[in-house]
Amino acid sequence: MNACRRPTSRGTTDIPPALPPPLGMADLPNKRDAFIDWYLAVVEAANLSDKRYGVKGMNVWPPYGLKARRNLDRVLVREIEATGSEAVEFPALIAANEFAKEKEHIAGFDAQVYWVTRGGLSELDVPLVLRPTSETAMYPVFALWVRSHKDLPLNVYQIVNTFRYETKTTRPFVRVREIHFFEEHTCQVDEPAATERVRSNLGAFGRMAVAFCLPYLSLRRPEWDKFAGAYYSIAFDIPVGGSRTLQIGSVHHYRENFSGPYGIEYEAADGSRRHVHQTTFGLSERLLGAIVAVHGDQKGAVFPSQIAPYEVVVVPIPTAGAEDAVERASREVSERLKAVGRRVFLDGSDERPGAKYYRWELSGVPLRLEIGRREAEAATATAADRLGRKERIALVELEAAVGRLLAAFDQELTRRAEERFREAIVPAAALGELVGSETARWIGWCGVESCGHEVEKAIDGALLGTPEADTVAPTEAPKACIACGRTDGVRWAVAARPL
RNA sequence: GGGACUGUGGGGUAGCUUGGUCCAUCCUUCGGGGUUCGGGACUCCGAAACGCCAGUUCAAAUCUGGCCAGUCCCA
Repeated sequence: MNACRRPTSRGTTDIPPALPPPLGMADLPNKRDAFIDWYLAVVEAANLSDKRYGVKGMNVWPPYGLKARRNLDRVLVREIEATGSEAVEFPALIAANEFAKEKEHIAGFDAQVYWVTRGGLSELDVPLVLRPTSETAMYPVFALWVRSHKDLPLNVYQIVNTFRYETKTTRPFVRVREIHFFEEHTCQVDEPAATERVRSNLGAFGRMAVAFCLPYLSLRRPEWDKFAGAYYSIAFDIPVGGSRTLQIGSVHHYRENFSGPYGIEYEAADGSRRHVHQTTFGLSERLLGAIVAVHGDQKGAVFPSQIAPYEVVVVPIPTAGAEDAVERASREVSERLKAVGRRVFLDGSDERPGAKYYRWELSGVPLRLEIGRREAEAATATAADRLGRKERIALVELEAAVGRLLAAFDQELTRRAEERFREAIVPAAALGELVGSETARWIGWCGVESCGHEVEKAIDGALLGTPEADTVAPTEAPKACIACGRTDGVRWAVAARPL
């Protein structure tokens, strides 16, 4: 692989100033039988991440992968700002004494933080923590920003890198030590307002997931698995093959757990002083990993149109005698689509058309427009989408047709993902069914911790939690707790093996 | 955190047990030329590697130690 390779220009064909992914001739490992090998091969062959940096868990973002990440970020920013959140940026280093103020929080992160203990040649008087998340960086400042109820709600987010000293095997996007992190932090007047913010976040994530074409579970984590310092945690999980699931985001209600230690309080309208109730909403490049894992197939990556580095690739087929006409038509198509804001790549490289098809399929481009002599003469283009559907479109309605085809592509991508999603979580009625389960499981659970641990032992994984309103559980009510057999107060819960 | 294993051109590999026949094999990739171009072209020429640092030895890809990176299992 050579991340810096450019296609050679041919004739007068205009090559967009962008880097294409590399050729990949070798067949990918089988997605079902060797998922991890398949995932790593796709990430590498499609040029999404370069893991050869040499520091564990820290990977390089090459041009193609970075385009995907920025498209992802654009969706996050668009949706969170639509709910009234503003962007901020806080420093990456946190003074040790600030970091230590909330006991549960520091206990939860102690084993995962990088320390900065030296500046130049001298030891620091106050050691610094490289942020594993930014509560402890932001909250001392929030205490300064929030003085009156008129300062509330405070809804801010940042997209920054955070650092966690992962000890397990690291994987591109999914488990890294330098995390590309989206984190919203809010301060609310009281508990109901904070709960309302949590709901708003769930809605925002739902709209983000539409752009990713990703069905997901929204689950309230059990007490023993909530975020360090949280009052409660809701996390988003997706099935990723077998009984495996991947957490792709989370929303937390902190109550006054942080505003107490950090002194974030305000004067209410009645003159009393009160602590704010806080919430957070966290997402990361794991979403990119999830998109690759869920939508990818045996030919490579498949990107939803809003995330795809290029929505459209134009492939000229320069038959002898028609080179000029083909080139002119290809360029016209490319330029017209760019003029209406489409992300287009005109592949004028010297490879044969078939080789280009394979390469761009590997790279996950949603729509390919083929233009050869037949198309050039009839003022048409042959459109082939990444899901294997083909049709001829007339250039007079090019822009509209491309819009229509991309929308249809996203719709079909979502439909296929939802189909697999439904089959990926199967109800179970007895603990024995969890042992060696081939899928994630819906189970009845009475809510008692010891029963939860029995479930976790049986499936050799975790009890992910109980569904929130935006997650559809099986229609019939659960009959009994799968562990103790109690029938009252039983709820559906999901048991799986987190990746 | 404990244990096991692995590291050869950009990617994947052969060679390692039994040190020399290896200025390191094959596929792919990359650069240049020509003929091509409707699903991974052919051909000619060229480029590119023993993770790092020590040690053993006349001689190290091969043996030893440390480090770094990666993989798997267990907590």
